[in-house]
Amino acid sequence: MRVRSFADRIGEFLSLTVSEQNALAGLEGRARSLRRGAVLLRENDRTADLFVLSSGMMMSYVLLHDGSRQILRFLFPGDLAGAGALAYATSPESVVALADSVVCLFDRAQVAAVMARHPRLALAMTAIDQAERAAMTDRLAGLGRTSAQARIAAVLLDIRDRMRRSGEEVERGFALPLTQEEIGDASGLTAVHVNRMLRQLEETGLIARTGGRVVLSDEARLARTANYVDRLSRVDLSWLAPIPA
Amino acid sequence: MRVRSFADRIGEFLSLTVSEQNALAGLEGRARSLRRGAVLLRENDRTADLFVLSSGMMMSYVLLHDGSRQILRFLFPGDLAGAGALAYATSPESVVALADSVVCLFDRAQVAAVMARHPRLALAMTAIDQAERAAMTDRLAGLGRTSAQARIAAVLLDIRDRMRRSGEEVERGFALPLTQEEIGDASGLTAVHVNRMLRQLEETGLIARTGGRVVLSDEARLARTANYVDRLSRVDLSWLAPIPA
DNA sequence: CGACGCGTTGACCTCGATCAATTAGCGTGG
DNA sequence: CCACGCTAATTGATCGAGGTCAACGCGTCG
Repeated sequence: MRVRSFADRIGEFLSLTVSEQNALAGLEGRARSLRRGAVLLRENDRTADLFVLSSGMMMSYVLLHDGSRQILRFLFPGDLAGAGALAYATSPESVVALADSVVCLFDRAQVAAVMARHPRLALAMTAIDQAERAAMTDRLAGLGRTSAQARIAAVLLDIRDRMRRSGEEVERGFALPLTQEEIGDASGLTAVHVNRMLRQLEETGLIARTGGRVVLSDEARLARTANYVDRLSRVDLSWLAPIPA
Repeated sequence: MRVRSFADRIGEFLSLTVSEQNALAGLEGRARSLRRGAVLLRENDRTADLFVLSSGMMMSYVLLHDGSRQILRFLFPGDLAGAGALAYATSPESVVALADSVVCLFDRAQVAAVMARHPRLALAMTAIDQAERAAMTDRLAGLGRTSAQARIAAVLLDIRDRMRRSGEEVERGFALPLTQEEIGDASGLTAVHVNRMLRQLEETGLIARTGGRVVLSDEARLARTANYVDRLSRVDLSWLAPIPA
């Protein structure tokens, strides 16, 4: 099982000083295990904690008044979540485990202390946040302006890239850890229509499926139809590099 | 015309020390005026600047391959934008003026310096960012899961609240500074359908229109149909308060 | 005056939702 | 090993929200 710390994640974008590494390591206390399906955080729960997913897979979502669900984000090892606690007393979103998972919790005051002592880390966190923001705007544009096929393609590419980033071997396909209903709730579609679109992607030769596994057969075309960009991989913090003490 | 500095905005959430006020004031150099319709930033432009809108109104958006546009955010005095520069060498979105506007530009290195010297300001910025993120997730849920009526209602409420926050008098209605096409591009609808939905909201008594002015006649019902929450007004930084030096 | 942008309205069509079975997979208990 | 029950995937038939296309009114500006 893949395990990634927050330091690993930030280290992808910035080479860390020893002191910075220690500061991040200091955050990694209070681990908590969750079974598949377990709820870590419920919308409107009072909370003062942020957390990093160390292993497994989770998702965050909101529920609307009519009971429908919008999945906001899938979480993979190394991802930070619950950052809403920095601005709100109660959580703006729910978070549940999609697979057996382990998270590391830390109080927002700890985060604040680390940010105060290590400005570069604060900036790196901000930058990663900006990347997530950009990914979210892509999703916004997807929901507002693209076809069902394109949205499904985008979900597949996103999952694949995040799995790869978290260390999975995905080149020869991967086991989609989502039900079609979940794919639908992420892309604003019905489970039934998700099914049809997957079939269509398959018939067009863009993907192949066997059992629960998916292979992205024609990645280029898939990315084009989905308007897809891997935002995390484009982060460029080189302008920050000169600062290390 | 309403003018707001970045210090004014942060001051809404946190009472600032003199030193913090000075630091923020130091950022406010390099003003730039823009005529209605002027483009401040184009997607993929190389940029290293962030900016605060001091007066006027702007919007940010992305264009898809087929030429359609998704409006991401409307900007009002006091709003920070261009934060993508903290993570990317080129802008992930375009920004144009919807009304004659004035912006204050500052290089990301200046921002980094202020954040390093004033950790509380860094946290306040992060918190405001989280509020914007929450607002964006609301929009995501809106586009993915709500009806055309609800989306239009959400746009109206959002604009109204942001105008009010920036100091406009909106209690007895306000002049909608958007074309129906723009409302459509923000809500993932066609200009034609926006027109129909506005009429429908009018006929149902939720809003009233005279000339370009809009009155939100039945705010409660409007907010309920739109699933609307004013995210900025719920920000709670009281946990940060104890820290000031 | 004419061109243009925006709002408005009608006719028609399509994509994706909804409703309704049916099938496949899988863990459980006998 | 098999029957059962549950969940997810699949497929067909039909419906409707919202898109598309087209026309027209109206105000502004050159």
